[in-house]
Amino acid sequence: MIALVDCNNFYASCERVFKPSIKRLPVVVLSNNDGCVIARSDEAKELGIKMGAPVFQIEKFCEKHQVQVFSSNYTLYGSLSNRVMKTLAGFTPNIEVYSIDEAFLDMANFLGKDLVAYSVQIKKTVQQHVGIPVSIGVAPTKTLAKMANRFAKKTKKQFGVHVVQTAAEIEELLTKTEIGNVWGIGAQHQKKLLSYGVKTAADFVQLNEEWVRKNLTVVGQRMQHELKGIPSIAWDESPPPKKVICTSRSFGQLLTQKEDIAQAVANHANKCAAKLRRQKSCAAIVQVFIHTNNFRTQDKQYYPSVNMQLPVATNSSSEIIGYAMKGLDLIFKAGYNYKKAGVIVLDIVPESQVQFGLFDTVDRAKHKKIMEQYDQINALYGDDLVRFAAQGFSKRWRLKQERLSPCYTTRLSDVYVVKH
DNA sequence: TCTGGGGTCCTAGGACCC
DNA sequence: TCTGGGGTCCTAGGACCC
Repeated sequence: MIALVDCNNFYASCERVFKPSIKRLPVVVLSNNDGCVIARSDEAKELGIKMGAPVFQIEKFCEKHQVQVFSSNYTLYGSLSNRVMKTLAGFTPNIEVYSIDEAFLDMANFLGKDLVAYSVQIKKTVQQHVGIPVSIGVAPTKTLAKMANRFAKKTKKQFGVHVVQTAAEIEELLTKTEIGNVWGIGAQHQKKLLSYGVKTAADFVQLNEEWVRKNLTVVGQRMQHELKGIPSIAWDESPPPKKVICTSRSFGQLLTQKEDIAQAVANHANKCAAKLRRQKSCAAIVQVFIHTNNFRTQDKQYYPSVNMQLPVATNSSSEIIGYAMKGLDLIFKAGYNYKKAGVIVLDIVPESQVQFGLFDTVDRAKHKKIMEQYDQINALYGDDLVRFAAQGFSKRWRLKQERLSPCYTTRLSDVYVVKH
């Protein structure tokens, strides 16, 4: 049996942990640049605020209904996520952290136990230790556990815990789950399946396997097995190193000057290099892209990108920034209103397996030492203390974050002081 | 004025090889 | 009329996830 533990309205719940005064008020969290809604508390959902709603459309409405609006604070969410995962890890030796707010727990060791009672205990412990409410679904496969979790959230029976074990319980879950709510069925597949009269997960299970394979590829076939109770999705306790790493942002305002965009690209390139070093990998291709804003139909549009092939794979910030700058030179054209820039590093290999070049002119040992020092200093004093010249100091490309909450758990000056 | 960001997996189709 | 047949590798694009 597998449990899926999912934090309820995670970002919104995080904002509440250190601000109990908003416990019963509607809360929403915005995307980068305060663009649109990406998380809502139950109260905000009940008010009818939609996921992805653009801020400018709901601003007045929020004011009227006392909706508490926050810019996203990923430092805070990441820190609270770590605490939740640590707490969960105390319950089972086998845990797969699936995303910032979800984890699969292997319950094989607890089959003799009352799984409902055990799940309730997990839920209560997380609430007590971290202050984040979670829902728990337990079932024989990951896909069924996902569905059970949805059920737990929706019905609110048994403190947000739902266990599905017997054939009859599975059948009930399948019948009550609409096809579009099955994990792995998105809008496109939903539309297609509905046109064939497949309305629920139970209908989907009945479909001919060959047909599923032809129309939904092997991914669909795997889903069908999972729904039948046959585990078909691998268990990944330590996530494999990433094959592609991307850092991109929309600018806080439209930009036309190459110098401003170059600073943004340099910062993104630096972030990519740091992510590579964290997973002990190097990349051999640096891709740079810039975008105009396609919502502005009155503007000329331009979406160029370029791949820079490196002679030797690297994770040195200065090298990756250098190639990214050259890439930007190749694609930048004056006369456009740019909205976004990004850097992607690909062709990633483990640090230990880098193929060295015969005519390599870079002092790699030196680069490595510099980057180690750099990472250490920035880990101690914050990400921006030591900087590369190309990163610059322009504020123009920076995110709009007008409603940012404090970093209660990670920045010393933001930690609460308890008076006594 | 204003619409997120970062990933994965799979397949089709082109280039190229013998 | 009719134009080999199999491979492999790579890339772009679609679909999905949170």
